[in-house]
Amino acid sequence: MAIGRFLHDPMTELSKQYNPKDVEDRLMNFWLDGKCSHAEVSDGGKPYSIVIPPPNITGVLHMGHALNNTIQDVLTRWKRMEGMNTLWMPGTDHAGIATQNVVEKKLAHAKTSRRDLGREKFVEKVWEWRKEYGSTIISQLKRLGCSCDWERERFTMDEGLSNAVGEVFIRLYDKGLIYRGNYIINWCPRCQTALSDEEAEHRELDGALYHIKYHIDGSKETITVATTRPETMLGDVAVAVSPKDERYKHLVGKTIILPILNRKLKVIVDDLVDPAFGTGIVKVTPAHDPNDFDMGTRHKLEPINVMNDDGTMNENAGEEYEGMDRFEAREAIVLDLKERKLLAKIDPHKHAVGHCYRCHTVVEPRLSLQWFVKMKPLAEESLKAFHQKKFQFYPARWNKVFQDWMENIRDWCISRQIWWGHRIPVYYCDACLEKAGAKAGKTDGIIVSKTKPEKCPACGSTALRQDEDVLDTWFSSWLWPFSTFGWPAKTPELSFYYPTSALVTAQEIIFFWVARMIMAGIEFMGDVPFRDIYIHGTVRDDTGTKMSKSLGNVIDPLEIIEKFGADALRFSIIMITSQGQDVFLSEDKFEIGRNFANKIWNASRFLLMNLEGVKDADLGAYRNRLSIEDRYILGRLNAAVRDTTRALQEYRFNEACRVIYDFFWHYYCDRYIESAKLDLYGEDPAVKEKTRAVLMHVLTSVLKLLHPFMPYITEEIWQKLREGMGAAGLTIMREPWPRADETLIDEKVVAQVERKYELIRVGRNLRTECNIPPGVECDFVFKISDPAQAAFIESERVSVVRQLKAKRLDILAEFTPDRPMMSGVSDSGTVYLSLEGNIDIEAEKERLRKSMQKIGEGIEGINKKLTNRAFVERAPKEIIAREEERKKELEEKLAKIEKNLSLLGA
RNA sequence: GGGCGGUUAGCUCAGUUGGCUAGAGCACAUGCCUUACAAGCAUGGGGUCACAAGUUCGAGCCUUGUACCGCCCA
Repeated sequence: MAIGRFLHDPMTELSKQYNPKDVEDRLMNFWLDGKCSHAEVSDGGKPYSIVIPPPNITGVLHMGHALNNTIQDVLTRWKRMEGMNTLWMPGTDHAGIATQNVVEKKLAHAKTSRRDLGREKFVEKVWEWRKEYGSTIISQLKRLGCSCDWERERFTMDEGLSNAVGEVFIRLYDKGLIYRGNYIINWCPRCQTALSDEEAEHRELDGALYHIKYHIDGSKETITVATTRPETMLGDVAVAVSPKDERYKHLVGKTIILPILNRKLKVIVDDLVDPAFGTGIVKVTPAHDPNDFDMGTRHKLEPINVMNDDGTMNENAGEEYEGMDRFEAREAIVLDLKERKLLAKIDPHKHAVGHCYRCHTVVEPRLSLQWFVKMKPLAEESLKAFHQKKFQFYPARWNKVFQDWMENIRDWCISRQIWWGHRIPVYYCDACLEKAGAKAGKTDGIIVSKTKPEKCPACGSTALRQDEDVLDTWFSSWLWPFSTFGWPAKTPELSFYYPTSALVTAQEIIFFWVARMIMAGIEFMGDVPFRDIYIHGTVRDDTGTKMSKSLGNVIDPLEIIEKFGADALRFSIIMITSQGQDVFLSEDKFEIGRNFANKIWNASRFLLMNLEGVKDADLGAYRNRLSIEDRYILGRLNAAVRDTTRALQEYRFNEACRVIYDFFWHYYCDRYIESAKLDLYGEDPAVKEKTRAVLMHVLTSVLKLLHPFMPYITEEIWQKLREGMGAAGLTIMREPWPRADETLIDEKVVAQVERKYELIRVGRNLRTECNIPPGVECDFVFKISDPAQAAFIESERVSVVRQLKAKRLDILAEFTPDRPMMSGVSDSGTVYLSLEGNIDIEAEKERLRKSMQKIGEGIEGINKKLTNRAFVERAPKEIIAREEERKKELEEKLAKIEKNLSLLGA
């Protein structure tokens, strides 16, 4: 019989090991060709939408992306199977600075530069680059298995999205929320552009606090100021003290002489000065420090800029230092001061220094004319929505982080001095500017328009020039949840899919992106852009360091896909990431997923070998013929369905994986399949058919539960099963999500079968203790006093015998061994192993004593509780009953072991 | 300086409104190529849940404090 089965078995040609390479590309193409993940408004149903956090076109897939996009795909595939009209919007952003850097590097190789090419040619070059390399990450997302709606892919520099950017700029400008002004911004001397506050990453550095002596004019006396950046002293225009500081009251009204340049400085009094910092006197450099800028404005001081764009000192720094790099200048000035005996001391000092988030150069705070968005009014609306609970962070702790940032929000510097990006839609009329002269108001000579105006509406001049700067990339990303649906046009997509259902992203990007999208959504759409915001952890290496290319500690997801398969990557990374916690990753972790995939493969292979006669995976007709074992596995299955679904609803992805893993491996494979073999190899065709149906029902259910996590292997097997059953092989992607049938969860049956397995475990343990080789059959006696339990085990005799490799099994209500025998107790009875020949009596006694001791400890613990009057009086009844029940069981167990011990002749 | 996480078996981590005899994977030990699977099967050893105090009948879980590690913001 077995032979016949193997002959026309569809799976005999399949390997014993799952090989993802045979499957993944083929299935991705199948999905792509079939547009399986495409959604249309006209499909109807309830909308479920997610917009991808657009990866940047210079990017290659890293583990952070892998985690982020796997989570989104899990949600997408799950909701799609739940029957919702599900859209996952993919796309990329143009990454202004990063992309420009990449192309400039390329140009440098070719011994040319963007300046040589000129703006227009350079931008053309970048478009060429984007055409050639810009979709790398998109194809990598496909390899990962992402079921985005690929027909709808968007790019932040698309015509439509660019139009949205222009529209937004104009609307905000007209509302007075965009302004241009001279303020301290973060300047990256390497990228030669302004950065927003969020783009300046603060890192703690071991610096120094330099104490410098300044002379009081017309006196031998000096005062001492403390600074971390001595080179900026060349731009000092005053010194400041705190109004509360009694020590320096006498300085007010005096003039101070700036060393080296001998500039005359006023002494100002300002609340911003912290008397406890350094000496309590600070230098004031309004062009190079935000606090000093504020003080300068308050006290009407004229700022002096002492640096060039590239971080070298300019002519204001004096002949000696002009042209010198800022850090060289720092050393030179310190040396100079030392020679002049004006350096009081240098203290080591830790302080946070801003670094460019793209190139990690130390950022220079610098006075500069830039465009800003006034954020307060936008933030206030968001906070309103926040308090109305219109959106929710998961895990909830991020709500507070969001709130804090919103409440302390600062204006957003949106202009960048680069060429790649959306050029600021502002035109200047020089004629008008000139006419207005120094009195020019904020709007004089400024025309804001998406396209170049023919002439100045004020004076009719045609000599108009566009602002040279481009907008921050985030100025297009913050519109992503609606610009991708065609805004400002009122498209059907926009009204159907907006607001989106969930946003999945990393914590690093909450301020950059999430918060700004919320503000933009409320401002331009009148509603928040998403309801749920799931924040996942950061992927780190196994020492807890953030993965980065420069550190060389990255694990490349594509290599992992090569080696373990995309499913293994996905499953493993989800499994080891608990909600919102950072992930410590090492390569061996991916074995979890690979091994699990292999297990699924082999269990399915086994089923395919035994498919005969199974038409579908529906239990239907068999429901009234189920064995206890069937009811057990169906109970477990439906509990697993229930728990998986609940975990997904709560964004507890690792929990969902764990539930499926445990169910499939430990209950379905280890227990049910093993016991089902009896039926499959047995003689009763009706039983065979029924068991096959249950096997198939459970497997297909698990495949569906697992599909969001492991799309490839589940699709592959599902199609093979459908084929094997002679059914059409569409795609598992569109199969309905399993629903838990609570009527099939029978806790009593589950507990009963668990007791059976406990007896088997005890029996196997005896075999192991006696070193009985697996091939040797031996005799067991089960002493079970409860008649119902005994009857049940009797009905399961064949199964028990098989799993114990028993030659003979006696199930008795009473039994007293007539000679020394190995024994072990379970909750439902005692297991004796009957051996030919002698057993090691001393060893067996020792073993029993040890287990008695353990049980004794358990009883002691319970006694402590039960003899505690407070416990008995105050604990809930069911808890006390449970403890009493437990105590009884343990005592019975103990008595049994004790008896067995005495039988050995203690 | 402010805020937020983390500290549970040798390693990596679960543990969802306090009721566990604290779990998993890997690693370890022993024995198995048992016709789905050695990427596997069976059995087993291993933990004063960072420390201290408190609340409670009862704390890995709640409160307060301490230590160390990490992140964010000034």
